[in-house]
Amino acid sequence: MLTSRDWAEAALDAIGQRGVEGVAVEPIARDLGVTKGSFYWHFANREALLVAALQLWEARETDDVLERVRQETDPRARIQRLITEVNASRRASRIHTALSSATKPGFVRDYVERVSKRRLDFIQDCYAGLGLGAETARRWALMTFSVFLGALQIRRDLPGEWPTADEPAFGDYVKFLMVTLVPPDLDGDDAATTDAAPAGTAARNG
Amino acid sequence: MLTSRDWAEAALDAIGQRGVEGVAVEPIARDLGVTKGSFYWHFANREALLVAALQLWEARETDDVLERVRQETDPRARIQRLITEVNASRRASRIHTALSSATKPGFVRDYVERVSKRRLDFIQDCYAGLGLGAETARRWALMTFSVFLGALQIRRDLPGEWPTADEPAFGDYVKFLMVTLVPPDLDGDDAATTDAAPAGTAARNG
DNA sequence: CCGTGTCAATACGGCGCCGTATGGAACCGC
DNA sequence: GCGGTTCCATACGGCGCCGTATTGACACGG
Repeated sequence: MLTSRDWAEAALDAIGQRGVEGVAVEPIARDLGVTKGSFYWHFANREALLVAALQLWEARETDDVLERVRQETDPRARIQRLITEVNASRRASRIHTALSSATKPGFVRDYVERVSKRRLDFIQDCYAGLGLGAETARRWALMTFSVFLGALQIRRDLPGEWPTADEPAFGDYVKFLMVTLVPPDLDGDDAATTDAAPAGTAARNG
Repeated sequence: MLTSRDWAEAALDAIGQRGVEGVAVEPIARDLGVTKGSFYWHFANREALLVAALQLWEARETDDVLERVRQETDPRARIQRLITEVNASRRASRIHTALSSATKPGFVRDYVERVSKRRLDFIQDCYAGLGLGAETARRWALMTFSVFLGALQIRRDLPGEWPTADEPAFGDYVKFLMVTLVPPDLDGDDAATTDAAPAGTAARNG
């Protein structure tokens, strides 16, 4: 007795392990211990399964994560929370790299592009919360997002180089990322970095 | 009259356009205007074609690039040269992202891992040239390498966000990268960032 | 002319996958 | 019991690809 959600979950696993092209109906059916007959009851075709998997992915790795980060109100703490949240799951890393390198079905690319835009905009908002202007915030957001994406790949290609949340060196790395990925104190006289009227200058915390 | 090099070149194109799994003998043969009969004269099988393509890729995108960057002797100028070199080709970006997300043949993953290690070590040497200790240089190298890898993906997923070498905004971005990806002046009294050259950097294994 | 080497076309068997069609077992209300 | 619904199994045709013959066209030196 499977539900369509079970299939979507299995498809997401398959994406992480074998890539988007590795999402094949019959192998997944074997993994689930059933046959294709079950699949074509729940889904119209393979493409529908991919769409369901993508929706699951966006809900978990974007909606939920951003919601958790948003609960942090202090701008600096929010960025730090973002960095740690995003470096947590190893499974999510594999899925992300697999998705963002998909080529075959056009709608997968569109989907990834839309989600990436959402994430980048959110990071930009985080930096804007520090008092940066839109342009400068966008630059920093691109930097931070790039480091995130690059870290995913490094964790995959060079395991051991980039620490994960369960390793002791992880705290040091987050600190290192914070000092390089967060612009130095804006409250000082070095306010030339803000390219627009700073609505409210964020106070620094500890 | 084709040479095995022509096939390898076409395979590299196929990797950039359709991914590693998209390297299929018969479609490439159609692209080249011949049939499989030609292919199996030059190569034993599909795997041999992939190996040839990977060798071509390493020679062009690692050996040659690192050689050009090495000609820059000044440490800061060398890092800047590295950043600009590496952000030049759009084709190379697509190939890299496709390769670094391959899953199917194990030897492709091994190959990418080895090349990634070469690149990362080179970047670390660049930072060591600034006077940084091994540990600190490794951290900065991981940052810079991550930004490079992330930029590849952003150029692909969010075209227009990250400028390419032919756009006018490219110069500004390189400058921005330089100030954030190069530690502040070490010649000053703030030499605490150097980790004082420990005897062996055995902390990091292979 | 003949033999040999080079490069490519054609034909074939096989495999893994997609999607459809059909059947069947379990459960439901009645 | 009986039709209906739900969920899955089985069987089939088709496609795209791999790899292996086998044959052919075109050079070249003898």
